[in-house]
Amino acid sequence: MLTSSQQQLLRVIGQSGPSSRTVLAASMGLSKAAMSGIARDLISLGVLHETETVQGQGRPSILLDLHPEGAFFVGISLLEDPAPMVLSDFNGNILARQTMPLSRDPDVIAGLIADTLPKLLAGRKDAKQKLQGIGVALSGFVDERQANCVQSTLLGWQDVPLANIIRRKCGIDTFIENDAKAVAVSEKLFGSARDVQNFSVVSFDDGIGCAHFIGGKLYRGNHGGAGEIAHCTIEPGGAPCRCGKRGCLDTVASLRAIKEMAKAEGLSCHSIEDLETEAALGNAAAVRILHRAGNALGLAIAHLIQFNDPGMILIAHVEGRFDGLFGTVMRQTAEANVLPRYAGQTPIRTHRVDGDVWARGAASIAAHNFLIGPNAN
Amino acid sequence: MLTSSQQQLLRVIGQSGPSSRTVLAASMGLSKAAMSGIARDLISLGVLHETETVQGQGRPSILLDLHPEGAFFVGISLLEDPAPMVLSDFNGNILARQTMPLSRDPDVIAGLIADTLPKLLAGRKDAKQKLQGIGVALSGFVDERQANCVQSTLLGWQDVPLANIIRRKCGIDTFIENDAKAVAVSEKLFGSARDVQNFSVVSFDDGIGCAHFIGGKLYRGNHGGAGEIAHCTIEPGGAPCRCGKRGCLDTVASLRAIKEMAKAEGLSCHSIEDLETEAALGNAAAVRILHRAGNALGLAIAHLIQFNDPGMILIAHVEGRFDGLFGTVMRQTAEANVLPRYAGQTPIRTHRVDGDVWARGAASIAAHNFLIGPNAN
DNA sequence: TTGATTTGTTTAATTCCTGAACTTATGGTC
DNA sequence: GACCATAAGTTCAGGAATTAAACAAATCAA
Repeated sequence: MLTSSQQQLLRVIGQSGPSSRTVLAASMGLSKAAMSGIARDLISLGVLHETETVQGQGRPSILLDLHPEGAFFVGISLLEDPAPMVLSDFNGNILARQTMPLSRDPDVIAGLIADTLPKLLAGRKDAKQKLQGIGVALSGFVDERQANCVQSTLLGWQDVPLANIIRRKCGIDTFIENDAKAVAVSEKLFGSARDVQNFSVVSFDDGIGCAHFIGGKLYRGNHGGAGEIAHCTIEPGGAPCRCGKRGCLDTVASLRAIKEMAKAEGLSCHSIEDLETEAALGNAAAVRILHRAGNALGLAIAHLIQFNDPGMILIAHVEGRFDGLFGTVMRQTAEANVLPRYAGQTPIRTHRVDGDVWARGAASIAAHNFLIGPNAN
Repeated sequence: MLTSSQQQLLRVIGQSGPSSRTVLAASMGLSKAAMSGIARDLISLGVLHETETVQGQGRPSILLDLHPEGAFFVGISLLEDPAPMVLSDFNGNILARQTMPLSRDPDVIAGLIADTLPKLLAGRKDAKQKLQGIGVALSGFVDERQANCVQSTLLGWQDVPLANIIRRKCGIDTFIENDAKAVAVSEKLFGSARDVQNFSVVSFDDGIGCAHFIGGKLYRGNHGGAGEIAHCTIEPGGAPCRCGKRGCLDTVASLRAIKEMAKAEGLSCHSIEDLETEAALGNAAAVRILHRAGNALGLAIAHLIQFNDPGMILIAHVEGRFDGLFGTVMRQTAEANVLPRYAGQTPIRTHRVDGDVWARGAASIAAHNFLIGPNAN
């Protein structure tokens, strides 16, 4: 376990990139002397290392950066079958991959992780000792200690203390998190939101997820439900949703909804790319579907901006494109529905992510707990 | 200036009410020894005092509480003319009132405050020495240091360093804040949100304001615009708004909008109370207006809950009632448009506030900076 | 070569906090 | 009423984190 100053230092370096001791001391409000000691400790722990020296006037400064090989983390996604399991370093680089069968039994999951772990670490003799944590991403609600799954429809769980079960079985610190929140953490630690204090990540997939970072910290809400924009009413009186109400964003703008609408219109599109092509060729039904979906997502994002004034909106999508009609309408609607004073002030970035998102997100939860400390403080 | 441990102690007492040293030590994660010293210092500063003793098994415990007379704060509202100016204690009790003419010239305002201050403090010889800060509430955007007014349409300001101007003139620490955010802070320090970490306050008046507390701290957003729900699009393609877009919540559900709609319908109602009475008597136009307004506000609140999952929504209103059609529709719409799993999980409280809200809110900004420290940290 | 300049380290002093022993004030029990 | 159990709060020595100030190191500029 690191001291709070050590964690603060790692956090600052993670946000601002490689910096000299003097700069770090200033930005943390500490003396050079204190900085010197903290840096020395972290370097001897193998977590930090000196990189290049920068020449200026006076003695050159030595930049300190996270040592990529300083700590390893394991991430497991319980969103897919088979469940991917990755080994990640400090920078979110994936060093090894394995898969394991998906189970709904927590004890079986813990057993499978314990069995697969040696394979994942194979060939790295320092890995086991430098493995600092396991992270698990799942669909559902997780408590603020990132230990218990309060409820998961997909896994059929209710108050399952998954983290402790895995911890006991594997002997390694374990944290679990909701899928969308894990992606947000990974964007904060490894991605393009490193230096942004307030932002929201929208994960666009079969369903729509969202998570907020506020004040540099993941905000989970009072019941762990912050960011559940999928079920905000975007078309009052609209189509019924699986959740029981009507007109949810999820019924109009999710990848699943778009595909279903295309199918219902008799279009033979299997992907949003096909639908965009059809729309570009003038197919009225395709245009209508994409327009409606883009409009809905844009309005939801406008509300997000208007309500929370984030520094950035990041849309992470595995499938789909945002450079066609759908994305254009989404952006236009978002801009048109925020205070004109704010229009264009909040960057909306889209980010096509690879199939490792969920597992990498899971690993980032473990990294977050090591670097920044437990989310609840 | 207090140490961070002292501030933490004041914060905890403010949230949990009078507590014994042992309880406080436990809830702050400190040893009894440390607590003893911190409490001793704050008592000798006159900020804390011992209240009743509680008998249990063993030695009775002595409850510590904020000493109401331990510190005074001045609050000024620049929302009304004449501008009210109040003297407040630690508990938000108003000890004295004055008014001063409203001006749009920052230097004139500072001069007026300096002139009125002695009258406000008259008859309290310890007040001047125990006066710990001045807070100013205004309509507009304020920077995160609560020092500069970035923009105010009402006052015609752009980047006005009001806090420093007043500080120089009066020699007392000064902080400024947006009106709705000031009300939220006052509910956190003095009101019913004391022990809630995450909540949103909606101020319902001629306009609609809103502010969020997240993680026990005021969240101002990246441009100071967090909580601006008045201009979220609630009726796409609806009536044009002063802000330049259409269908804003403000055009349908604000007190001003309701009155204007009533006037446009030829109703002779001068207050929402009259309108409620008309509606109860079966006046179709009155019913329609209240229904539409309640529906709009309810939907906005549903979005607030769905997006941010706060522990409480607090509606602070000077005029109006929430026990009639308007309030009922608002609550029903809010409940009907959140995930059924969450329906009823987020208390929506309404709170009729007196005419001192804004000035008291302003004073709470000063108190907040004394008790909890600057908002930016 | 010398001085200016800035980085980073060392050292002693200081602040804040902890653990352990202690004092204080009560209730309960014989 | 004497005595013990119990819990609150205090005192005090020691330890960890931090600072200020002096110092050493590494470069540039004249």
